[in-house]
Amino acid sequence: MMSEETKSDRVREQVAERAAAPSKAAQTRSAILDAGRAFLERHPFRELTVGNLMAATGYSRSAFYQHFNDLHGLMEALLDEVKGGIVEGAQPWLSGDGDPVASLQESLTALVDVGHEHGSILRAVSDAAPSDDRLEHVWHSFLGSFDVIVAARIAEDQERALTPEFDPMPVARALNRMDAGFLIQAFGSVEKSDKDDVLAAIMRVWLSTLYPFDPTVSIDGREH
Amino acid sequence: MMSEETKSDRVREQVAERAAAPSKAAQTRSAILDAGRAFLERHPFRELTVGNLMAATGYSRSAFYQHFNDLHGLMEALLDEVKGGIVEGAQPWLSGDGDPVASLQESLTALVDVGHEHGSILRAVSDAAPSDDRLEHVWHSFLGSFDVIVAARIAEDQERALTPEFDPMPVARALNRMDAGFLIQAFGSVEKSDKDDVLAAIMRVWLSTLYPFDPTVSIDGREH
DNA sequence: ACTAACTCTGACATGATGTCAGAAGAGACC
DNA sequence: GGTCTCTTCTGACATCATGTCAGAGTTAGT
Repeated sequence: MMSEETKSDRVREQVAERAAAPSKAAQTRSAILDAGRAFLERHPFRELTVGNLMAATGYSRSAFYQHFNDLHGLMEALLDEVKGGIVEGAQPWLSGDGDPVASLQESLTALVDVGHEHGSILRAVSDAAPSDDRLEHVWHSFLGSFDVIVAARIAEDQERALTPEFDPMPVARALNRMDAGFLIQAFGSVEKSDKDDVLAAIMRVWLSTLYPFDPTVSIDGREH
Repeated sequence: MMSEETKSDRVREQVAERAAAPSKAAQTRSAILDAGRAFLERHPFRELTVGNLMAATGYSRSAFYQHFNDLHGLMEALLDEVKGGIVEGAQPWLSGDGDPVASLQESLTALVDVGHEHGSILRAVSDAAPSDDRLEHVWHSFLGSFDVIVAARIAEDQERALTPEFDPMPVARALNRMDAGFLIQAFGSVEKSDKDDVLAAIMRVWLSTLYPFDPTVSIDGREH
């Protein structure tokens, strides 16, 4: 989960036996992260520059490079903060215990919550990713890891005949891109969509795709 | 559909009464577009630079600016080339005539075909968009226009009780983000996914979401 | 108070961008 | 074929953000 390596990180490792808690470094690092979060709450990533970021912290521009390799390194760190919440929220369904439908609903609710809370970060990361090799790899790996475990989870329910037969991997990919794209579109900018609408839509698609037999899911056709 | 304005465009308008077909301009413009397409077939947008692009054409770097405002302008032009095909391919279902399920299958097939053919362009545009105000607006408007017409189309079939009742707009958004994200992921880089797998997955999600009652769609649960 | 490591800073080199004035080229007209 | 005019291309330039580096300032241990 740790992401970046920084000069001072490497140096500190070399001398690691010594002092264990060099507080000042972590302190300004946090200040930078805070400034980044604040900035991205109101502006798109393309307007973020090392200059204006550090202006907001009171430190010099070059101080930035003691804590991050570049702006994409900063984004990687911000993403790490969010990753955990997403993985955790997805557990109910992914773990495979309990009622599939109910636990999927639970997981999707958690996912939408995280998206709603950290929308600007997710948007910024996905905006920043295409301009950097490394960040792009991190971001795609993150999404890709979900593809694998979602596909596995689908396969389970196919064995139990709860889910129709189909190649799980491409469907998992499709559903995951939907989540990412839709959440970022809905919660990525200043005017966020209504959380319940988003949840309802995502839930409908997942449920009708994976559990079309389930009577809870079904799908009142308004007449007949 | 016309996108960019270029110095020579504006100039040409001012002097428009005069000569009507100055061929040389359009010719080198095409050469640049060709070089761009070729480059993006093999490299990500972030590696595209006015310098290396024009090196491939044999013209000077500054010649580029007679034909496009910047690299994002080039991307806008490349996108315009693809837009038409997508809109056209989507017609069968969007028009609302004929069997909904069959025409949706037709439209999705066409969409996947376009995605497969122009994957690298779509990927490049979506990569380039976040770093430019204008291109981002064009790209999001493009996607957004589909949200509107897809939502309208869904509403129609809800009136005919072919589709379950739900708020069409968010579901349309979700499905469209899925298409965009999944197609770009599948066909955006050098190693493309299998076209049929992609089509099967997209089709399954759309059909189970929109036409869960249809017996054609259903959804063999492999046993019982 | 002294030393050593840690942290920050100003100055610099680099690389891509977009502009501009003028050179080269192409076509029309005599 | 020569000249004129408009079009297209080019080299040189200014700008801007980046990332590096050597050294100044700061902190803490002894």
